[in-house]
Amino acid sequence: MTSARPSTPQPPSRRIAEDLRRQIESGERSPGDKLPSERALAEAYGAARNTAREAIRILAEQGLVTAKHGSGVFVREPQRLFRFGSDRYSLKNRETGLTPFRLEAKKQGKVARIEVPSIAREKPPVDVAERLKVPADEESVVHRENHYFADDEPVQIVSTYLRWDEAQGTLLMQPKTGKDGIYGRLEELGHVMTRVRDEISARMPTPEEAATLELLPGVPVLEVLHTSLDQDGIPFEVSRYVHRADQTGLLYELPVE
Amino acid sequence: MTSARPSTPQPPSRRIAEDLRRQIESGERSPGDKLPSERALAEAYGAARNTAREAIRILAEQGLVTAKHGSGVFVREPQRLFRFGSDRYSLKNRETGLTPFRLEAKKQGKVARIEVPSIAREKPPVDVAERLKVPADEESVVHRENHYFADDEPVQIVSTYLRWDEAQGTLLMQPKTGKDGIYGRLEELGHVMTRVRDEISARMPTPEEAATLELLPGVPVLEVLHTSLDQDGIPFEVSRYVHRADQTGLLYELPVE
DNA sequence: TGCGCCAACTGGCTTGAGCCACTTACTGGC
DNA sequence: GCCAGTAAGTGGCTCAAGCCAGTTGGCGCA
Repeated sequence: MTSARPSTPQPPSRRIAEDLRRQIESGERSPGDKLPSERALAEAYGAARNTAREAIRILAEQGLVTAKHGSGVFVREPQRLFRFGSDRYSLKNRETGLTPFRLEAKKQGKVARIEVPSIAREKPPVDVAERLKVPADEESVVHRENHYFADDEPVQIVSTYLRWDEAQGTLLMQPKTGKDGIYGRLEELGHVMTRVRDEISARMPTPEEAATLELLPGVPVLEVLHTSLDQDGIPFEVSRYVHRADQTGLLYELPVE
Repeated sequence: MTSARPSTPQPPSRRIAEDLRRQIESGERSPGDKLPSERALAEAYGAARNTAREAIRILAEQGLVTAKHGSGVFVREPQRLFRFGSDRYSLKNRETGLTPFRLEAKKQGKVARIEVPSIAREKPPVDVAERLKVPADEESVVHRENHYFADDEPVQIVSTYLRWDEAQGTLLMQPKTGKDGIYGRLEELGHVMTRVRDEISARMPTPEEAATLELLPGVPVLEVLHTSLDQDGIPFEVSRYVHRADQTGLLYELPVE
């Protein structure tokens, strides 16, 4: 793809970045290793400190290194992925009495914690309104926001939207929703989850998301817009999952139809 | 989430970036609009050009703007997502005679083009070897690399791995694999696709991927590690899809088991 | 009219200097 | 033996200046 001879001479900052990248990928520098300081790098390459700094910025953007203020720049540890599977909706998980998140946390020997910062009646975002088939210009939904932590590290932000007319006055408006969680209550309302639709995309986080998830520069987020359909094909719940991509993966296992 | 009063005074570069971000999100600056030049921004905020430049870098990293050398900095257009569905493996799509990619391209009125840069016997990467259940230290697989384009814009890179002992001497070693593609040939070898496992993650692209996909800074990639299982639960094909996340989404629709 | 050149403007990248905030390790006093 | 204070080293961020390279549009020549 690139030309036979590297005809275009790379600018110094990129050359330094590529040197370091090669060293990291070849294992010459291992995860956790400290890189030379910006000042040392600059001197070694006969460049200005800003140029060395720019090289490190490039690597950080690629997710290869992390700078720790006052301490140094370190090769990033490969993260064990927390997997969220298509079976998170599975009925058989009900039997464990654990929510899918707690189950996955337990599998990895971590302590799960879930915060519910807000539950409120709201106007839905347009993409949610479309999928839940409610008007976008009225306060037609209940919005439940949840933050999930594993060993006190934030892992995902989940916004769940339910029809206001159904949720009104029920446990769905409370932080504790009772046995089997919201899906238990929704079943009592006549909605048995039969099919799900997950729309997946990836993007860079907003500043708010970066703060909430304590994301380092160069870490994207995975966004899943989830729709639950009941036995009649009626959408009764829409959720937006925002996962940190450095610690999270998704797993879908499905039959070919 | 943030403190009541913004006690920590943001550095100038961030302040400029946040100003611009707010203007973009409020619609004050629309997609396609040109931002003030670095020099103009610097003067307007009483800062050095480098500082204005840093602000723009921050926005670019968030995927909000794109710089065009010699021309200006522009608010990025929201991209229509090219959706790859779980039905890409579906048998019913066979009837159209089109591959899933060509089908999706046609839906969006774009011209699909597929390149096959290489087909070679290789040692598999460890993650592929694990899933295909072949040794990682031998040349046990055939690696087919494909590049997909829509209207000549690169959209995804796909690496397909097949067992060498099965593919050897068949059409699977050729660029043109005949009717119904590789899955047609694999069926003749006794593998009917019955279940699929897709492992999804997101990350920043490597420099090579950024070059091949013509990615702008601040655009992550979606990686799908796909495994096909046959009627006996035997994995017979593993593919790694690398999608550009600014134009691509994934759609999984599945029954709850 | 049409085309080619060129000036002005844009971002890309570097330099070298300086100040600040945070971390770490050592050192001296209690 | 402990602990507080400090000095040295680190990244975070800015400044002011300069050169380069790509783009654009207008001006003037043929």
